[in-house]
Amino acid sequence: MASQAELLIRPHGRATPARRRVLEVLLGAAHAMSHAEIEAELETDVCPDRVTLYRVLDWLVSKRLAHKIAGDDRAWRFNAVAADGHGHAHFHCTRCGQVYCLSELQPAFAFSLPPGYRFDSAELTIQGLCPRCSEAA
Amino acid sequence: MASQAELLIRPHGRATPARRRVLEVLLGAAHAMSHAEIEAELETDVCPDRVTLYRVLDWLVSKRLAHKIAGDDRAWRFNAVAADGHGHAHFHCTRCGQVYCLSELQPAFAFSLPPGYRFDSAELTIQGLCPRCSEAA
DNA sequence: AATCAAATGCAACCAACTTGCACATTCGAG
DNA sequence: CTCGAATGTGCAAGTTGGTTGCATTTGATT
Repeated sequence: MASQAELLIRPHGRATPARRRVLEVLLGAAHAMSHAEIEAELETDVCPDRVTLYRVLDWLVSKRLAHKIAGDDRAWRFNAVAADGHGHAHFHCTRCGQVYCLSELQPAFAFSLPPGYRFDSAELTIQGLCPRCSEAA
Repeated sequence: MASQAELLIRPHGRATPARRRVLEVLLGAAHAMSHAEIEAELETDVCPDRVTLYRVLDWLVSKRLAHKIAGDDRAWRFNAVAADGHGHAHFHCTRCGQVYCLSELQPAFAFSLPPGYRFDSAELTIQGLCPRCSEAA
């Protein structure tokens, strides 16, 4: 019985324990996770090494299974990519610093690039207060 | 005769040589500049110290005179803020890593946040190839 | 010109991330 | 099943970008 993570990984390369667990954690996360958060979530026996985690995450990103977003604390946050990848918006809470993935939100952009620029993808980041901080404020 | 930089700075605080020169450099830049690029642009007598530059940049950002954007090399890039600040789009070249400011581009977003989220501002980042890299590709 | 809050310069520090290399694992071929 | 080459992993040490604490200097108000 192969996990969802394994099914996602196999077409791209080896399904190692580290990759499986990391992707499982990301798939189950409600928000984008920092390296440290992911590390804390992992069992000690899987991936006892920070470096491996960095490499696993980079690999997932390179295979488009995860997204890498820059927070304002100069550390990366990661989240599993559900399906397509286009038009996917992020919400950054300016109070707690957390980044939430608004996968339901399919913003309608309308713009045209200046001549010479070649379009690949676009990402919308919305700043504000998350529900929890909005409550507390 | 006060420079444009000085006029922008004075309402917020002291117009020191470091602040003046840094803002001048940013105002004259065609794209978002990294700390190192700015440092290289400065005369050696103004701001001989990395730390001061960091502080000047943070100060400019805190006064909304500059923008701070995260590149994919975990270093910040800065650019002078022209006027308003809302709806201002960035173009990130995936080949050379440069970030260009598309100030003319006023994208029309249409979205509604899930309940509980409080909106403050939004930023659109477009990925692709810049004119120079597009040419070379 | 005197004053003092605000800014600077220095030196040390820190955390996030990378690199190089030896060792272990995966998984497909036989 | 088992063997082996390609692929990952683990460790130690290094690099980079950014920060902190504190003594000294400086801008602009009086």
